[in-house]
Amino acid sequence: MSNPDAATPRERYRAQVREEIKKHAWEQIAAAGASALSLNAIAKQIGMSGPALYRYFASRDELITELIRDAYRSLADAFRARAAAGADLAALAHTLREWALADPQRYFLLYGTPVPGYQAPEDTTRIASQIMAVLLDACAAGPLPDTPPSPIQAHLDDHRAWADQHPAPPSALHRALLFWTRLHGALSLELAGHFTGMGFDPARLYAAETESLTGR
Amino acid sequence: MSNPDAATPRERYRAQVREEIKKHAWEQIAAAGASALSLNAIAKQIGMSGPALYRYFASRDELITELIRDAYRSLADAFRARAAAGADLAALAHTLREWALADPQRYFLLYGTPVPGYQAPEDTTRIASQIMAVLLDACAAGPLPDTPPSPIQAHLDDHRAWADQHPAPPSALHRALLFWTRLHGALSLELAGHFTGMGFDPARLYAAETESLTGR
DNA sequence: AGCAGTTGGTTAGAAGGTATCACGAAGGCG
DNA sequence: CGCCTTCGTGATACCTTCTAACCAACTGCT
Repeated sequence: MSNPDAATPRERYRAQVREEIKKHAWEQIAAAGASALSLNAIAKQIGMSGPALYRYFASRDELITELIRDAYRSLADAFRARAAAGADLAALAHTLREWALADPQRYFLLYGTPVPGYQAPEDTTRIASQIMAVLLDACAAGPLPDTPPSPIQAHLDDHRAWADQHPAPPSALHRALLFWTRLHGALSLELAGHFTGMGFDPARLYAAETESLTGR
Repeated sequence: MSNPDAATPRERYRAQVREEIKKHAWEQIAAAGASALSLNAIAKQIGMSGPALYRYFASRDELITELIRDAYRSLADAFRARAAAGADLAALAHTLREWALADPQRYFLLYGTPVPGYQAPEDTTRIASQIMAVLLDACAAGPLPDTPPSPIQAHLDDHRAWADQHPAPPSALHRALLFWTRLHGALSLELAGHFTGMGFDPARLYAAETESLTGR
């Protein structure tokens, strides 16, 4: 089931319309953010009347959830592709920034302000852990710095459930987490425009933080 | 003008109602985020009918802008109070986390997903630069590490307009920026719930990042 | 081939949101 | 005391999401 092209014409048409809906949804999100996404406006752009969209997505939330899923998949694919090409941590950091700059609102859809009630479906967290696996591979592969065993690394070694059985040493666990938090910190502030008017080049700050992870 | 209590009874009443509106607005934001803020619901809670609120705030956006202003002021006050008590960088880091955990949605109102069209009013950026000034003071006061002069520090030294005439050495500029981006990275991911279910303690990660700034 | 059932589309309408307008009531001030 | 500003109201226009009822068209089975 849900076979891409060998399905019935009906299912193919259905998938096609769903894709067109999502295409216009992404355009709206890129233009005005996810909170401004309007099913009515999408319907008008496609050329059908409002309620017709509910044949394809049960609700506005379900559409957004599907977009989140696609965004996670897109980022995971970008990471996997670069990792398969033998990329190191610095290359992954560059990949992350390129992916985020290509569509800032898509980045914020994953890592921006959460809606208090919203609970992410199980499969998105699964894709997120795939991204983490690629990251852990890269962290474990690179030359591990001979840092003294810090308390945080011991703590992470004690609570490595999130690493999903990955056999990375404690310092690699720590590095993967720092990759995430440090790059997200510099990147999200840049994308949110908090650096505009400050004069310096955000790319250089990002590069410096990347170097702080790869150990120069 | 806008004298707090010595004004006319009319102005006092007006200020009182505005405060009550903002109080309920904060409750709504803490409960469901800023995007779910409803002027109608606030009016109902206060006991007056919808359009009456427009006597106090010209629009929903103006109310939110006022809340952003208050949030910036609150954070700046917390920073200044701790700095006046002789706090170092680590204490400021702790202050930031406490302030954020007290009301995560308030933190996201300042540093969360931006609305593409929205332009922050001039005075909020001024308050933000006051926060940066306190941060630069603390960075310049602490013992500066004898790190080799890195390219990023030279770049920041060349573009120090954002430091607003502050006579901090390049390494302090760099440290202030890292304070911002690294702590925001760890904090925002924690507040957004991206660490839930991962097992480790976000406070320890935050503490470790704080140590990375203070140089242990 | 023809009939039945699923599916996709429509319009109408409920419920709730922002925001404007016109009007009446209440307060402050000369 | 009377005027005038201000406050709150209901009515209204125009959005939004989403449900219900209805109709057309396509699919598949006999």
